[in-house]
Order: sequence, then C-alpha cells, then structure tokens
Amino acid sequence: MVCSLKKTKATKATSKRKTAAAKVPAPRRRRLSSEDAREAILAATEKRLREVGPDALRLQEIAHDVGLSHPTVLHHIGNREALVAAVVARSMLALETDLIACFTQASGPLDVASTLHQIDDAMRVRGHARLVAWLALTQPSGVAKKESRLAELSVAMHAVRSAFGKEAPFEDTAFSALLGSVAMFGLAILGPALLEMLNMPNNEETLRRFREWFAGLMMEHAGIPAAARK
Amino acid sequence: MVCSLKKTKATKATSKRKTAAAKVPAPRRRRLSSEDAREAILAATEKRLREVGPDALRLQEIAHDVGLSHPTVLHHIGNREALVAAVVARSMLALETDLIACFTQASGPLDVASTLHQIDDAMRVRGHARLVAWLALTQPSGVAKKESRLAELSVAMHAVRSAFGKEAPFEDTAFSALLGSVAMFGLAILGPALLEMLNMPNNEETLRRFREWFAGLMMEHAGIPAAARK
DNA sequence: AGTACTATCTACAAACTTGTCAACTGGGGC
DNA sequence: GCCCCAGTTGACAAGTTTGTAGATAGTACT
Repeated sequence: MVCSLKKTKATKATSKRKTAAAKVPAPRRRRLSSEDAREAILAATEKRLREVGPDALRLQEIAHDVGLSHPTVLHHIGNREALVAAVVARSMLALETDLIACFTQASGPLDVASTLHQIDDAMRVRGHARLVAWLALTQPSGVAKKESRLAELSVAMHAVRSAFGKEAPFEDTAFSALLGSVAMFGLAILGPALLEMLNMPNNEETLRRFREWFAGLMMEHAGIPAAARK
Repeated sequence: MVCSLKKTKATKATSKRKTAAAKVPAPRRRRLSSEDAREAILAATEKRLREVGPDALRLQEIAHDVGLSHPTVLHHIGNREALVAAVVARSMLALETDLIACFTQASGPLDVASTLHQIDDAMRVRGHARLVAWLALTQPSGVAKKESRLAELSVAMHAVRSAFGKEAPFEDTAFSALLGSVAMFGLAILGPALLEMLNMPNNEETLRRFREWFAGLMMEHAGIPAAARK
C-alpha cells in the first residue's frame, strides 16, 4: 500500500512532537516472550491453514491476526516453509490426539455410533478433515504416517468382533476400518453438499441419523447382536 | 522448458540477421482459431487445476503447456478469474457426464461392484475426486448442484431394491447412496495413504477387493440374495 | 497481390509476497 | 536508575504474477 509510507512518516513525526510537546502516549509496543509469540503465530497459522490451505497462506495476514508485523513472524519462525512445516506437524499431532480421544471417550468398544459422533465432531466440526484434505491434495506423500494407530485399532476391532460376533477373516475387519475412515472423511468434506443434492434436509439432525444408520450397518455386518450393542 | 527465454533471444537475432542479410523464412508463428486456442487453454488449465488446485494455477505455466505466451491466454479468456470459472464449470460438466456413464456401463442395476469400479476409475484414476476436493475446500458453496442426478439415482436404487430385496424405508436407500458417495470420494483422496496406515498392500488389487467387499456389504444390507447379483 | 482482421508476441507496468536490515524499545538484571 | 538483550518494526530489496500496449505476422477474402 502507498499509505504505509505516509503512515510511517506520520508516526515518526508524532513521536518527535511527543518528545517536544509532551502528548500522545507512546505507541506502546507489546512484547511477548519468545514461546508465547511462537505459540500465537502457530495457532493463528493453523486456523488459516484449515480455512484457505497452504498455498493461500500470507505472512502479512497471519501477522495481522496475531497483532504483529510480518518481519516479527519471520524472526520467530525463520521462513515461510518452516512455518508451514511446523504447523502441519503440530496439526497432525493434534489430529491424532483427538482421534484417539474419540475411541477412549465412547462407553465401550461396541458403542460404534457414539464413536462416529466423536469422530465427526473432530473431523467436520473442528476442521481436522479439511487439514487432511489440504495435505492430501498438496503433498500426497505427507499423509500416510507409518506409526499410525490405525493398524492397531483394526486389530482391536477384530478382537472385539471375534468375541461378540461371527467369525470373519481379518481382512474383513480391516476393510471395515477402511470404510469407516474414508466415509467419515468424505462426510466431513462433502456431507452437507451431498445432502442438498439428495434433496435431504441439510442439518445436524440428518447427519446424526446417518451416523447412527452407518453404525448399525457396521454392527449388522459384523454379526454383533442388537442386544449386545450400546 | 527453461529454454523459452533463450529461444526468444535466438529468434530475435535470427530475424535481425534476416533483415540485414537474407529473407530466411520467419520464425513461423503458429496461429490457432479462436475456438481451438480457447479449447486448448481450457484443457491445459483443467489438467493443472486437478494437479495443483486453483490457488497455484499460473498463467505462464498454462501458456507454456499450450505453447503460447501468457498474454495470449489473457487475450482469449479475459482474466485469471474468468479462466478458473470457465474451467470449473467445464470440469463439473465432465464429472457429471462421466458419473452418469458409470451407471449406464454396468451390466445392470444389480452389478454394484462393476459400478463401483467405474466410479473409482473416474474419481481416483482420472482425477475427478481431486477436482471436487479442491472445489469443496476453496469454494464450499460451489459443490452442491441443485440439478444433480444424485436424487433421481437414489429413487432408482430404491425401486430396484424394492423389487429384488427386502422392503425398507426410502431414507435407508438415500443413506446408502450417501455412504457410497462419501466412501468413493474418500477412497479416491485418502485410499492409498490409508492402506499404508493399515499395513495393507497398497496396490490396485487391494483397492479392487475392497470395492467388491463394499459392494457385497451394500447388497447384503439391501437384502438382495446372492443368487440375484451379477 | 493487396487488404483487413486478429492471433500472437515482446516489453513493460503495477501490485503483491517473501525475506533482510538497521534502528527502536520494552523489560529484566545490575 | 542504568544497561543490555532480544522482541519488534519501518523501510527496502528481490522475485513473482497478473494485466496492458504496441508491434508483428498468419489467414481469409477480394
């Protein structure tokens, strides 16, 4: 902007006048600790990353969100690339933590509907799915995590269904886990739009009923009797 | 190619020499019809749109793909915004055409597995899912199409299952259509990464078996006897 | 051949973005 | 109260990208 130059000159003139005419409390520059500043910058970047994606991230806008100038952001983070990398790592960690919480907060391994509700809240409402989508689109190799808990989750699922339901090959359980994953992800990204296209009421109630229907479908396929479901 | 600059300079030198010494045939500038140029530009843009998304589209790169200079692109399209809008409209049309073809090319309404294979080819292999994902992320309101054929598809599905399977409320069929949509979309975007995370072989064979498993799950739930399936 | 039309190009302009730098300043330590 | 470290900032630099303008050159038509 052209006005930045004028503003600069005006500010300088003001500070000179202040010294002379004793007026205008100094610009009062806020000073954060290095950790606080870094944390605030990462948080603001994470929010924008979910909204506009990595390509449209602008240092000036992030700095404005935090209440700093963009050179300060660079001072704390290094460069743009490092900022994106740090935020992506941070977000993926938050995603994994939240997803693990989804499974521990249900009333039990048979409470599939409740687990799906939790997952939906994390993925769609809190925006984790958008982050995953941005990542999958911009850096396809950066999504697959070797140390993922998904594998052990499928093993646990198989143990539960072996105890309560019919016997089935492990691949059947793994495919169920895969279906649940892609469905909840797709639902978070396209759910509302697809409800519109299906001429169904586009509201939380419909989404909730779908999740319960989906949970029932999975339990039915696993052969877990309705009496055992929570 | 990087040589565009050098090529330019060389061309100029040649033309100067030509004026001074001999009338060597000029650089021979290719000249497309307005429609051909526009078509080539839109096609190249569509390809890049699927790969890098709307934010990372660069007029210079598109022009290079077509073999033109970027001002020529602007001459034919107007401005960047109009280019993106035109390509998005064009791509959505192609998406709808391809998806309709998926249902007509199966051997019948009960050939769910074959239909899923076709959808997977369109969404994942040919990249339609990436386009939808880019659109959902960058312009959330631009995905829902009122005149979508998805609604009538769900009606047709319900008619088929009523004829061959158990009786069920229409919402059950609509939810099945929704599940199929979000699952195939999610599979196209996250499928390979999720296979890695599940410690499953990340190849076409596994994906094909998953689609057949999924088709079986849907048929089973619809109560269509295995004997009637194709 | 000559002419009109326009697709195409080179060169340039304007705006935006990232990154650097020297100077300013707030706050803790003496 | 004074000093020093480090957080902060305005100004600037370099690169990129979109868009404009004038010139050039194919192509169709007479």
